[in-house]
Amino acid sequence: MSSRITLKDLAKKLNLSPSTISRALADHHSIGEETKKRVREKAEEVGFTPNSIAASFRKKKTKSIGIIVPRIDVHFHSRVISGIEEFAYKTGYNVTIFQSKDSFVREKEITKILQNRMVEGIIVCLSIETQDYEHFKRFKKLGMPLVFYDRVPSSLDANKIIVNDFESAFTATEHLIKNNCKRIAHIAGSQNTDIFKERLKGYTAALKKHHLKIDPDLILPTNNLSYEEGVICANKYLEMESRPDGVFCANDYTAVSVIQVFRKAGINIPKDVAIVGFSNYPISGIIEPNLTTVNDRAFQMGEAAARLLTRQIEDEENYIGSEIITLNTELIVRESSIRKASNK
Amino acid sequence: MSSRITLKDLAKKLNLSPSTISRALADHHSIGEETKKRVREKAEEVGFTPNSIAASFRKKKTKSIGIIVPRIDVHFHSRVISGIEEFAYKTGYNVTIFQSKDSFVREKEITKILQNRMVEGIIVCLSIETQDYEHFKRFKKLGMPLVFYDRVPSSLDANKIIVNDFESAFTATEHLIKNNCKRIAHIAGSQNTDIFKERLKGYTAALKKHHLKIDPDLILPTNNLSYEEGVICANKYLEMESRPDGVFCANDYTAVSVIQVFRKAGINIPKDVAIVGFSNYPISGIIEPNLTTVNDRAFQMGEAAARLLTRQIEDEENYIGSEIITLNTELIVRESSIRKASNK
DNA sequence: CTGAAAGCGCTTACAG
DNA sequence: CTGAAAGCGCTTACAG
Repeated sequence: MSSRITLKDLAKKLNLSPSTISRALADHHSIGEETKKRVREKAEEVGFTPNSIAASFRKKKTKSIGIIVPRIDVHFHSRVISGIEEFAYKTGYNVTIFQSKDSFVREKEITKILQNRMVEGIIVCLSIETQDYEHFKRFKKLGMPLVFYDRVPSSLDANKIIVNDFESAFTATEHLIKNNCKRIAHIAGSQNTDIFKERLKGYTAALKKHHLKIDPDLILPTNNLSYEEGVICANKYLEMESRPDGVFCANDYTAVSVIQVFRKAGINIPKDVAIVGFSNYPISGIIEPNLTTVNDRAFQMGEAAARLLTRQIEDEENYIGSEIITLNTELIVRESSIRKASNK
Repeated sequence: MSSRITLKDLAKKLNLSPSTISRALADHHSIGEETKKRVREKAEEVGFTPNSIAASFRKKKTKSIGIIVPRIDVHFHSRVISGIEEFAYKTGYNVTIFQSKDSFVREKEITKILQNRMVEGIIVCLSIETQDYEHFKRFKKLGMPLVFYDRVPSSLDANKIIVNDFESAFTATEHLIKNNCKRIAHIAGSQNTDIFKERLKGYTAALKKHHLKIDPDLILPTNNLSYEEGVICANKYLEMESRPDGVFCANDYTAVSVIQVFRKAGINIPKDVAIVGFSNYPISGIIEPNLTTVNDRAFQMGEAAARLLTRQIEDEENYIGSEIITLNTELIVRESSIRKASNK
């Protein structure tokens, strides 16, 4: 019952050597077609399934990759994971997942577990607490391929998959300008994180290009861009003497808060104030008015990460690179930003 | 570089036998404290990390469990996975994920891969297409523990984690009745799936209990409870001569559609029509009015599945059970269903 | 086209 | 408290 049939057992039953069985099942060219057929049929008949752990051990290849994400149930990450799984599945890799829960300590614990050669490579989105990258440098020394995505280590030479945050923010802001906004506010993410710094920079650059005044009062930083923080920001804007006529939000949750708070205050979106978000969360297509937002290409990010990782795993020279892949986003224009009274 | 230090190498450096090293690192009671200390320090110094594949192979235990879900990026599943990962992490298991993409063929392919003893047990939510369970019966024969959750095989004796859908739907419907609804509609899920059958039954039973007429016209079935299908249902209700004054929706997406379509038609929620959803998706707390819904306990479901699975894996007698665990939900009452003119 | 033999890196029953 | 030895189930270089 619990002791299952082995390749050797199968060999005995067929009066062949284990070598031949192994080769036949691997469809090796040196084995005759009839033999292969006999072996396959017998294997099916007796219900033989190879012990992949033994094979992994012998070949020193587990065909499996690890993922460390802050939280699986954050929609962005689950989409990235889906992209990774899809690519991995097609190329014969398994995917083992760990969540750091945004804890630096737990992230380090996980990297310790992953040093044991269970996986051949790792894809990581850093925990929000992580400022020190020693635990990842060890992988480099060990020759373990590593790819970061989204929240990447700024000071570490490594493979990184990111989105062109600067350009995306620039385009989003310019879109508001083209829709006749003159006083454009920005709800920003944590300025400890590169991607949110870039979004802020893109916003500023667009204003500069179009000779609009940059008003520091209109730039409100948040810790984690939560819905609740969005509500607070929106109320601050409401209380201002000179309110903004456009808001570029660094994610969709805060954009939704702004829409709701403003509407409740009798402000028409987009007529009085135009809103643009970032991420293309499902809610952006449901909220009324529908939210103009930046498609963050999460699934493609996962695919790109998996592609880069497996390429490095399979690279003959065992070369551990530090490639940076920047994905282009697209602005999805919906109702929340279209102002009929457009200039030009 | 790529050939890493082994336990044997470490033994040589310390003039000890591999057996002793192995025991020392496993904190075996028969090894002296000084020896343990020496071994641990040397291991740290030379950067030895055990080859866990070799250990897995030797011990015939991989300490890893597999998950097959329709799609990782469906919020319900990502929350279940999060619960599984959390429990597994605490108990020293790894989690390997596969998505069936709701394809029967792909689900079968995945079960083939998982027969190779990579994982010690499997947690499954069936693909929507799956009607035949042969591929899972094989695991039973092989003595591989299996736990189903949410979409479970009705005709198969197996471990199952479900939610008390009947009672949840009953409570939700009764809540509408208590809020003075007399004509309560139901947007139902696919009647090929047990959980949606149960929700429909719970709805019907509540109406019966309170002597309300069951009007088949008010029960609208859908294929996958999508937002779009919800819009279609909502419009059908609008066109009726005698509109419903309450709607119990089998999930939150359709509930949100109804809210939006009705409001656009000038119907006040909850005054004219009260709405209840199912699942407690994030959007239920954001949509206006906030949606009353059933908390589906996804995270707890994942934890329960992982707990049951690991118990079976570690069960001495290798007993493969068929336990059914039913989790209780709770009704989260928000604005969308509170009618001031409530009868007692 | 097929086989004998070695060995991947651990763990553990057995012996002392 | 420590060690020698066997072996987990495969794969593959070598030989024929």
